[in-house]
Amino acid sequence: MQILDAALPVFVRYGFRKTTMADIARAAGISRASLYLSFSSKEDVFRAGSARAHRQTMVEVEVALKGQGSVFDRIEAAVTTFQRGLIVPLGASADARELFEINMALAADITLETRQRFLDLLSLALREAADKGDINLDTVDTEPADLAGIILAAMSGIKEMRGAEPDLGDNTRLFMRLLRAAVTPHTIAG
Amino acid sequence: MQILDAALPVFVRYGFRKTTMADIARAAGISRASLYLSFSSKEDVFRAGSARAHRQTMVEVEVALKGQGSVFDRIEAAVTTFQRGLIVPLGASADARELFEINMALAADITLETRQRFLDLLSLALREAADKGDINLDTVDTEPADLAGIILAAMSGIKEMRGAEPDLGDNTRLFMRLLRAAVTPHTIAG
DNA sequence: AGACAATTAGACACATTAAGTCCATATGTC
DNA sequence: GACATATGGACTTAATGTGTCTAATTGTCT
Repeated sequence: MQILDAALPVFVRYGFRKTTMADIARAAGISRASLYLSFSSKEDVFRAGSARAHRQTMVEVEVALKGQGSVFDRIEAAVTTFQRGLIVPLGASADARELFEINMALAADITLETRQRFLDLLSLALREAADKGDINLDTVDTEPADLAGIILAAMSGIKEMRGAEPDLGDNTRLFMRLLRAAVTPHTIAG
Repeated sequence: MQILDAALPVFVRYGFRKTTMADIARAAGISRASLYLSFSSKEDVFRAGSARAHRQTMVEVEVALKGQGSVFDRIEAAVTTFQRGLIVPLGASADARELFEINMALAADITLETRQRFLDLLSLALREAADKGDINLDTVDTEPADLAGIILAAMSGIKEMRGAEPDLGDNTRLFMRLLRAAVTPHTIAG
């Protein structure tokens, strides 16, 4: 939907409150009257926009997880894709907090569903890798689902760490190296 | 004035219309009531902010013009300083057009005065260089003031050229090379 | 041409928000 | 305790935004 593609940058730029239906219509190149033919309210536009962004990003995430390379490479690619699609755009806004809260107020279901689906996909990838012996979860004595949960939790924490020197990508890559070192099959020396 | 330092980024971010006195007060870390003790209206804040930015930038421009290097180096430094102080910040805003128009509506005098002063400073630098023989204006058969005018005109035109590939800095440097080549003392071969 | 659907400008009633003013009350500072 | 400065909050008025509706416009199809 071209309207949503036009609307999201407007929300990111001005925040939810300062964005008007006139702003969105102008950005989409249509009249305000037409905008109301497609969406019943500003909330409606936002919800649909959020849903679209989540859907779209998850498609890309699945592609990344089915791509080439080791489990680590694929998970890192998936995580990066997820961040690029849903975290970075909001983080770039000065109204990041407002947008996050509005999103939770208007599209919590979509957001939580997406998070769960991402969790499931990561779990699956880890389980398959464990079954094939590519990684060894015994070292950390855990289940794939729990490890996937930790990955998401770390991402979430890293996301909140705005202001510190290293950026999102650096922290994410560092965490991935940790993960890689921890579950790569190996024996304790000695 | 710390209030103006806080206010300008807010105007740049939201544009004039969407910026409220509450936004400015919050950014400045004071109450709305206090803000009205210093400024009588939003227009007043903007005018004062524009004046401050212009004054401040011109001080830096004068420093650049009195610095080290050839006339070209100093003029290029001055032009870059001018752009960094007054052009780039506005250009970074999605509401650049609105801000420019508001500025002309509320602070045209300051803006035009500054432009004139910049013109005078450039003229003076060029005249001194011509007198010392560092540059030769006979080649282009012109007066320092006219040449300074062309420099400003080119800057103005380059500024408007948003969207094209090369950025502000690249175009500015290219123009400076042109200028340098044109008035550096030389004889026609042959 | 004339029927058709899609889009629009514009006006509208209503609700919300911002501007600008005011004051009683803090919060220091001398 | 007097003085200056800053503040939350209330208030009026003006401006702006929302959501709805209609008559007019536009382009398309036949």
